[in-house]
Amino acid sequence: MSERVSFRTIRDEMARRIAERRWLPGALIPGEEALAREFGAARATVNRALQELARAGLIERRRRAGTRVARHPVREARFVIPLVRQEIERQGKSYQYQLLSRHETTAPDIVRARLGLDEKARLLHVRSLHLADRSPYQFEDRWISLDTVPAVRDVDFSTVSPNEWLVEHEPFTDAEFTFFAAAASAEEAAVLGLQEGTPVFVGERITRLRNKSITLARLVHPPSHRMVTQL
Amino acid sequence: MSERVSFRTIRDEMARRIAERRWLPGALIPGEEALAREFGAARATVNRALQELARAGLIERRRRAGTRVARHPVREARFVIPLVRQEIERQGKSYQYQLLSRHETTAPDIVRARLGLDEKARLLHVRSLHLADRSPYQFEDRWISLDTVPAVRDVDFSTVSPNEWLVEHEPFTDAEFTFFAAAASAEEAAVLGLQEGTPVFVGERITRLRNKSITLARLVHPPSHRMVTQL
DNA sequence: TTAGCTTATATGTCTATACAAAACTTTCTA
DNA sequence: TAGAAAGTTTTGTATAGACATATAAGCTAA
Repeated sequence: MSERVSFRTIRDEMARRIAERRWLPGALIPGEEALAREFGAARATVNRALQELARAGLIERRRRAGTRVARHPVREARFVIPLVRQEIERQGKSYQYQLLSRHETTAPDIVRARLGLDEKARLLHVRSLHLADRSPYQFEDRWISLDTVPAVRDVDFSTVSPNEWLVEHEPFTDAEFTFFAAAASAEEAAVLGLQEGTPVFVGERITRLRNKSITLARLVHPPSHRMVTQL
Repeated sequence: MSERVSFRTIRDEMARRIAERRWLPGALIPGEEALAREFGAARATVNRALQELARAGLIERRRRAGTRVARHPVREARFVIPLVRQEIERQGKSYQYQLLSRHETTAPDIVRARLGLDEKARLLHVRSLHLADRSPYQFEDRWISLDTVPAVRDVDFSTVSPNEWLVEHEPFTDAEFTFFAAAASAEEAAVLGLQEGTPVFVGERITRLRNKSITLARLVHPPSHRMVTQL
């Protein structure tokens, strides 16, 4: 018969109706069956379009109750978390890496608590620096559990950063990211070439493989750093 | 016949194979047809599972070339961006709002540049404060384009924050978020009850309706603020 | 009045099938 | 032999139909 209709077309048309307030916040929109008839598509196609809008937070759907336009669109921002190297290279800058220190020890209480380890746990503490066009870009201060990742004992991290090595060799199932602003410690300031107390942008990352903690990383950026996303 | 298999089951099983390195990074995994046979499901079901894994960044798919395990899983973190009020209330704290100032003016160059407006453009400048349990939580410094949103001329923002009013009344199609660390300006410090120069966590948000700029907001949080996400 | 049960209904998902589109390979042609 | 054309393979998407599941709403009985 006529042209086939893509779920994208339907999705975008419905998004437009919401944006243009033809479908008002909180209002019930037609059921899948009705929309399918209106757009001349199969219900499965309309369903896919609706699911995408729901995932984007524009609508809320409940079985039997139907679909409504979200009152307060709880929109979500998506940030891509690539390797530091890729992040730098995508900005068209050259990437350099420096290992600052590498020690096997037990961890301070704060680290143990965050990783959920007991007192005797052995950890590898690696401090390193990532540079973009020769200027400090990120100071990586990382603790790696030797119980979970014994293989790191044999890695010297002089040429490959822990970041990169772990992504390449150590699978993980869960990760937790925290971002905040802090004042640069004496050490961080020295490494990044800043004054102590300068505001820095800190990303903290914990990764786990099932219940076992793999690593805790504190990633410190100079105040020029920006984390950006669209929509 | 036998039990029907859910795309979730298939998705999770494949994720496990990747996590356990049974499917190695960079390796080609079986085609949809083969997987469908293996899991005893329809190809469409396997396809859905694979698409989710691709969306999560675990695999990369190309027509004709097949599907491979991502070498450097470019994983993405998803942050929920709710209304400040909801954000505070979800922490079990009480929410208060204070309007600090509201002026109709032309905008400073920096603002005009970011919003892409010409020199004569009229803007509403609204400064307000969001509090959690009576202590300053977020300082909102916002510029709203009067050309795009003439209706705000009639809103006094004494009880409803610009944040909330705009979400409720002004649809948008595009938004851009930027997060960074900065030193508190004298004004920001005063409003948030901090020392000038204290590190603050800043979120900048620009929203547009098709090509027209709606608003630019600078949202300043005290250094205790954390932005967290899982996976 | 209320707690529990039933029913109707909208969304959620699976299947089988078909065709579309991208991208790699091979063959043909100038 | 370069380049275009045709073929092949794999993923992408649409469809009709069926059944699954959550849940709002009505009904029943204590």
